[in-house]
Order: sequence, then structure tokens, then C-alpha cells
Amino acid sequence: MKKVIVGVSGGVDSAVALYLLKKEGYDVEGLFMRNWDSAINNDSEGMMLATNICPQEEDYNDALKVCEDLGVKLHRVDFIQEYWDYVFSYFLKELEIGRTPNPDMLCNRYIKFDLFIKEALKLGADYIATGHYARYEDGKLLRAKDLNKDQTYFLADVKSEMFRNVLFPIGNLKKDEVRKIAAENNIYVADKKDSTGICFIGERHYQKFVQNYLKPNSGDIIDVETKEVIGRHNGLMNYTIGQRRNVGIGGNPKKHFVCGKDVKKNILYVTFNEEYLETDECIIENVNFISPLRPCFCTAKFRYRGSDYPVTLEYLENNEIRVIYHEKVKAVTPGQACVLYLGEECLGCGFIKKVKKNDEDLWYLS
RNA sequence: UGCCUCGUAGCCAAGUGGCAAGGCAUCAGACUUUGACUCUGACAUUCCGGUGGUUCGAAUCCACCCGAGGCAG
Repeated sequence: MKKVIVGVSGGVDSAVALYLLKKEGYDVEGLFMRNWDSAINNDSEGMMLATNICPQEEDYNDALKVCEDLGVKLHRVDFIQEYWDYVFSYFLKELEIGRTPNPDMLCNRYIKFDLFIKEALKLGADYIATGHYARYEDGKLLRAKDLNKDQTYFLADVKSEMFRNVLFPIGNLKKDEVRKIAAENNIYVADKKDSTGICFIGERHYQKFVQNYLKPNSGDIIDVETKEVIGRHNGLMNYTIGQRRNVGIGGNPKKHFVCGKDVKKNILYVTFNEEYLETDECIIENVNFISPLRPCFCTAKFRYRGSDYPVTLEYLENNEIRVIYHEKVKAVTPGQACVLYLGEECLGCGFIKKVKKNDEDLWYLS
């Protein structure tokens, strides 16, 4: 009997994945990961829960209950140090240079689909399974059947060989089907709310949370059109391109958007004209391919849950690609992942290094 | 000092005699395994710089005061 180690988070998706594999007759065991510890990592500011129960421990208890109900053994492993070294330190470093990092993608690359897999192999796994909404068939990473929940965007930076022994049991299910299976089989977390926020850290008051690690350095907010100072920002790391809320300026007839940053001068650029958010090409770096295909035309997604845009690719040196969009796209943001798709297949991704418009750099986005 | 204009929620700003528009911001929620974007909802305790007056009734008219700006000098 083949042995499968399932990454169990305490949520409904991984619980159903566990249930389905068990039902199929695999020798199933669970593995719970603990990658963040508020005490060790010293994040006193920004907690959002009124309760004093540590959410990670609550998730562990949920995972334990799910496994007990299914008669499955649950292992547990801590990657707190590794998460800090590979994911969180990168996250902070990116913020310091004015970019908008996606820690969850690094988490998938270095933790879930690397260290976790190695841990599972130690436990004698033939296969590894997770509760991701994605499919892996014939060596191809494919979008989930439930396109609304598709998580291939977050998986695009995982090294291609890591998918070899991975199963995605719920990739062919819609979210409501997953909920239904959970409910019909009395799975303990059937009605548990989906988790959001940075994975393993959870929902936080973002600005306060970051201030645990980076000291705020306030500076001017400047209207990119008039060049007038229209306010003060409280640290460039608190803003992302395209952001509208929590900028702290008001009294204007139109809504505003963050459109640029100058890290050297510590200036935040804001615009009332959405054209300043538009770009038509970007350079992506640290490209990771899951597919062997290297097309010239495909589609790209610049943010999770963003649209797919048709693009032309120009392969450059140093593992970089020039991505030319066929129409202008708003708020393509340095640091975010540009994930490439060819139809249903997720080809891989690169991280946005710089953006251009009409073949020129944006002066307000250094 | 004479004259003129203006003073409405955190900020802009409608309303010029009949129960205080709207926008931005903010807050809450939905959505969401990355701060977004988007969407929904809440947002001036008879209240409109202050004090009196006219009126059935005023933020809207009158007087004075306070405050901001402008033109004269």
C-alpha cells in the first residue's frame, strides 16, 4: 500500500484531501507544520484577535481532531527558523527596497514544497499531498477546476521537480463540493472559515505588524502630476502600487492611488489620474519554469486573483524575461510575481523587477 | 482704519426661508492563503463660527461679535 503524507493545516481543504485519500485506500498520515511563533519572532504589535488563544495552536488542535476522527496519525514539525531565514527575511528585505513581496510564494518554494517534502520522505512517504486548489497531470501544473479558488499563482515559483510525487486531491473539486463532502462526512472543520493573511502568520493589522521589524521612516506624499506635497506617509514599506486605502490623504474631489515610490528620497507618489498606473511591459527576474515549454506568446497574471493578460515574451540573459503586454495594465508592481499560463497550464513565473510604459521607465517608480 | 468676500462633519463642497446633496478620508463587513484593487453598509445627538433679532418656520434675511482672505492706504 502506497503511503501518502498529507500537509494538514487545520482547515477544511486539507481535511477533505486527507479524507479523500483515506477513502481511496492509501496509507495516510498527516503532517502539521508550525512555521511562526509570535513569542520567538517577537510580533507583539498588530495582533487582531481578542482571544489569548494562539491561532496556530488552535489550528493544530483542529488538525488533531480531524486526524483522530479519521483514524489517521498526525505528525508535527517546526520550521520556524527556516521560515524566518528563507521567507520572512526576504519579505523584510524586499520591503526595505520599496518592493511589494509575496511571502507565500517563497513559503511554497522553500517550505511547503521543499522542507516539508523532505520531512515527509523521512516519514516514508511515497506521495505528498496538500489541500491546494491546483492539478498536476502528465508533468503539467494545471489550473484548478474551480477557477475562482485556483491557487496555481502561488505555486508558480516551486521547483519543477518537487511536483513529481505531489497529489492535489481537491484540484478537481469546486469549493462548495469540498464543503459539502466535509459536511456529509462530519469532518470537524466543515464550517471553519477559510484562512487568509500571510500563511502561517495569519491576519494582522499590517502596518503595525511590519513595524515590529522595520522602523517607520516618514516622508512626503507628492502628487505625481502637480509635484505638490499633499501629505505625509509613515514609511514607504506600508504602501503598494495601486493602493487607495490607508494612505492618509483626503479632501480631494477624486479618489487617489499610490503610483510610485522613490526610496532614495523617501517620497511616496500618488495620482488622481489612473493613467499613471498603466504600464505596457515589465522585466521579470529569477524566472522559474515548471513547464519545459518556452512560448513567445502566452498569458500572464500580475497579481493573485488578477486577470490573465495576453503577452509576448522575450527571453533575456541572467534568467530574465521581457514581458510585453498587448494592452496596458494597471498597477503591475515590482516584487510581485508575474505568473505565465498557456491555457490551463501554469508554466512558471518570474518576479517583477521593473516596469515600463511606451518603452520608458517610469520616473516616479524607481 | 474704510470697503469687499467668506466661515457647513477630519478635509473638500452643495444648499440662499421649509425636516442638512455629493466627493475624499475614516470605520465595519463581503471578497481574498501576499499589504491591494473591487463591492456593500455606517458616517453633521433639531444641526450649518458665536450671540441676539425678524418669521408659523432660517444654515439660508437683519444686527453685532469672533475668525480667514482680498481690495484700498
